[in-house]
Amino acid sequence: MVQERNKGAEKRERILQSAIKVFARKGFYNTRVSEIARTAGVADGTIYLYFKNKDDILISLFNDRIGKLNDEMERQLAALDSPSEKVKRIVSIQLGLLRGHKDLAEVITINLRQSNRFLKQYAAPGFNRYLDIIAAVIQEGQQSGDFRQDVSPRVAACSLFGALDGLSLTWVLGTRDADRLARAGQQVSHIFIEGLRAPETTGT
Amino acid sequence: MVQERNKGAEKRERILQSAIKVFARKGFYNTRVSEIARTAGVADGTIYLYFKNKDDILISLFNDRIGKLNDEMERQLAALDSPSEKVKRIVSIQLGLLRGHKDLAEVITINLRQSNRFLKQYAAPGFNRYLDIIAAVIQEGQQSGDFRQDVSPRVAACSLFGALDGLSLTWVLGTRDADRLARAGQQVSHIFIEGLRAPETTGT
DNA sequence: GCCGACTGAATCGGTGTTCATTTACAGCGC
DNA sequence: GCGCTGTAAATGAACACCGATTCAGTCGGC
Repeated sequence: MVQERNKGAEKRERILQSAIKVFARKGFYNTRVSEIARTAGVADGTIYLYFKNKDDILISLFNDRIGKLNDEMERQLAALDSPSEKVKRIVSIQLGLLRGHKDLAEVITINLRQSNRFLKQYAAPGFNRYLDIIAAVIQEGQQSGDFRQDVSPRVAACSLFGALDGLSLTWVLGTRDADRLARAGQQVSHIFIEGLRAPETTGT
Repeated sequence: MVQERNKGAEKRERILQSAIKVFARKGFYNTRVSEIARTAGVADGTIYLYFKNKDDILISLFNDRIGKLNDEMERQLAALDSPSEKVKRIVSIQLGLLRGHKDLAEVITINLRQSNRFLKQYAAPGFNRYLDIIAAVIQEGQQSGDFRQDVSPRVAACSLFGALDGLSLTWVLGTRDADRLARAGQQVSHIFIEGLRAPETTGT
């Protein structure tokens, strides 16, 4: 019974893993269900015991993984104090995805944007939570006096996310040199931390 | 003869316009060629007199429009002197796309990323030129002493592009309030200009 | 009446999904 | 142990649909 449930979960996971791998290489619409099945070592029909349809694979994939990423992000940020350190950590986690989970990062960076409707309907909640986590860090920095107040935390969050996404995109399309990516991360952290820093209240 | 060529170009343009409109609403893969044809007021077959196939529509679309955007960007930047002003202009042009060419901006922001292969093969040249233009501005700022030297112009360019892309994405998915977008633009300019500013060489 | 542009219904290949059948296996009586 | 059996999981060939593309025919200007 319990073992069966485990086995079921394990198979579902194997299908998701395979989907990530194939989507990353071919893109969602150029991937056939039969190829995911083959990669996962199951029959075509088996996919439909675990997912409602092909769309559901992408949606489950995203929700599952972005949820874990958000949890991990919150956990790590909670252990840090300074807003600047937190910004650095956000940068390293988002770019770190490309190291540790290259295929997943590619799917999120490239293939997730399929259509307006898809994004709005399915990806928005997880994406918004991600942005909220970043925005909370910015706001915290503003309250502590580290960051300037005349920037909307939400705008800063979208920008930071976007900047990292842009770097990921060009990295995926280009050299894929890990060191280079790490250096880029430091520079982006720098730009944002300096760009957000509250002006020194000299005199008056 | 000439008129025919004009008429031909005009029809091609009408098809592109229609494609932009429909792609923006439904996404590339959920758009059927017959719908582009209907929107353009031509027969299905006519599309194939002007484009090799459906992919070719998206590719032509992107190359044509990104080319014009790059040209316009270069033209406007050439008329400005200070690197900070140039950064502000880059921001306002990229976000301005959403005002003036909402559908096009949506297609570029959301639907262009279809697959790794597609991006690498067809979109990369135009995209790289865009990044090069931004990177040149950063580099110029570094040479004039306005911007710090320890940030790679390319990294800064990817980040700035990405930040604006991220804002566009959330704006498209969310409120779509023009004023809010304009304010966001000012804030991003601010973050990047301050974040890139060379430290004052106090003393020593 | 010739030529090129245009039309749009028919074609045809491809693929997501289904479902009749098979397999795996746990429980059970002997 | 050992067959028996009921059930759930898995299979994969067949189906049904769909939409990109084609092309034989029409149109319109010269």
